[in-house]
Amino acid sequence: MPDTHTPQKNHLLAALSAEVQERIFPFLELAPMPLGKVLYESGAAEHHVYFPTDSIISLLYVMENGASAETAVVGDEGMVGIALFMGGESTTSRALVQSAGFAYRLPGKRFKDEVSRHGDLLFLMLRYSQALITQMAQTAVCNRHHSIDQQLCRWLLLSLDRLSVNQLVMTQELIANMLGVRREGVTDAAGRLQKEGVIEYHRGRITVLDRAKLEQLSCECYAVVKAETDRLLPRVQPGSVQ
Amino acid sequence: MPDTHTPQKNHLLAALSAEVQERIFPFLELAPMPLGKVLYESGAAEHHVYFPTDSIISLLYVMENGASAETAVVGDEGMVGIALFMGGESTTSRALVQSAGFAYRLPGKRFKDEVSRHGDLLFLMLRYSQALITQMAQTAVCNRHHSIDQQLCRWLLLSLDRLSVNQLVMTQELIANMLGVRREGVTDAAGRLQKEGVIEYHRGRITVLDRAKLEQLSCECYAVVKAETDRLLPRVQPGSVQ
DNA sequence: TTGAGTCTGTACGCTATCGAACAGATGACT
DNA sequence: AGTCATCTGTTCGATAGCGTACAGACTCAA
Repeated sequence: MPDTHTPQKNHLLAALSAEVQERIFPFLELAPMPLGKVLYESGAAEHHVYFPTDSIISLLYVMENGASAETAVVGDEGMVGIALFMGGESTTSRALVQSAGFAYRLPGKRFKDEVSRHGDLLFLMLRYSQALITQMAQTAVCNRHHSIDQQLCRWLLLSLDRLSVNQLVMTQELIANMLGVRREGVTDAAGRLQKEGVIEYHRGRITVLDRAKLEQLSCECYAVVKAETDRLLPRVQPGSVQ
Repeated sequence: MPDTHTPQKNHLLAALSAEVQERIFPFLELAPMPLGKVLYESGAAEHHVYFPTDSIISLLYVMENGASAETAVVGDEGMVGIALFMGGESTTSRALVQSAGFAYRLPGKRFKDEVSRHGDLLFLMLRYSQALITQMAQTAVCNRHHSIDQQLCRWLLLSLDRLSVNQLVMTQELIANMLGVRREGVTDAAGRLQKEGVIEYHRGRITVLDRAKLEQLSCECYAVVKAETDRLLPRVQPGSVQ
């Protein structure tokens, strides 16, 4: 229901000053984000930037043999397409819709123009970029040191934070692709969580029943990323960049 | 031998326009980088930025239990301290000297002033940041999918690219800390490489004998990071930002 | 209602890596 | 020359995750 969408649902857009909002908002286009849609392909020039509202976008790297691993996830707290203002125009990642919903998109050229015109906008983008960097670094650490069980908890929490409901539409196969593990590994881990009463799994629908337990079972990586994101991008009064 | 050091040995400093060089270089201080020195600690404010010449700096995350994993490595192609212009002032990583040498350092405040004054400088920093992001993302992928053998090859190549000689001063214990694996795992992998005649290991000194073979045995991750870094930061005529 | 397709659960052997313990080799220092 | 700390090599059992295979359960559409 696009009617209920407003640009302010995206935290970055909401944080912009009235002046920047006035210049940018007229060019925003509300775009549906169906599950599985590919926004960017590795190495391809990015023509738009995307500000998710209720959708979740995965940044993942696809190896030569087709296996993949998620390096970061983007929801209403962020944006997809930082390569545009970073100057690289493309990245080695694929951006994939992980949870269906909507996002506002803006032509890349206009975005770049506005970034170079407004210091505020640039500084906000930079802080967000740092939060994204933290997430990638932590993903690397997590991939090295933590069990699938812990990583599943982390991943569920990251997704949950970007949704307004406690239910995810997501098959175990897809989660496995994100985490870069086998589907069976996810089945095992999810089975254990279900037995503990933390989640309820039902054919592509996960309902989180006990978020506190989930945080407790997760590795430290979730908390580190959350704390750093909150530090770098505190929720501000809509319409100001604080 | 600091006499032979010039700021231009760092590629980023070399790429700056004459104007920016004139403003910045007087404030650069050549600082020794002894093995094991900690430049930044996780969460602590960063007071200087560092431009390595012949030293190599590891960015690594240290977990609550003390185990660690490297997320990126910085040499003469880059700088340490991007959080300063990103606006976060600190990061969740520790910056540690991985290979002794020198670096030019600049007070953080001055760096920030110059970045805000010169668009060129900012754009260069942004492109470098994107290269760093690529490296972190690829580290995450590599940690998930590749064997210790492959990762050791990748790591040796990344180090080699940042040194002017084909010898690294580095114990297996330290490499293990960087890769986030056991020391014995590194011993095994290095033993195999030695048997193949690719490297020669001798009490904290690794000599690379056959770089081509090393590249062949490495996973794709090294090539991906190298290609993207070269794309984002092509070697330019010293003194221009192209 | 029935069948096809999709999703989840389970089993099995295999391998890489871990954790712990220890032995030998080397180089630095006295 | 002898001592000691450090570095490297090796072993052993334990285990997490992989690859493969397949069965049952659910959904949707014909």
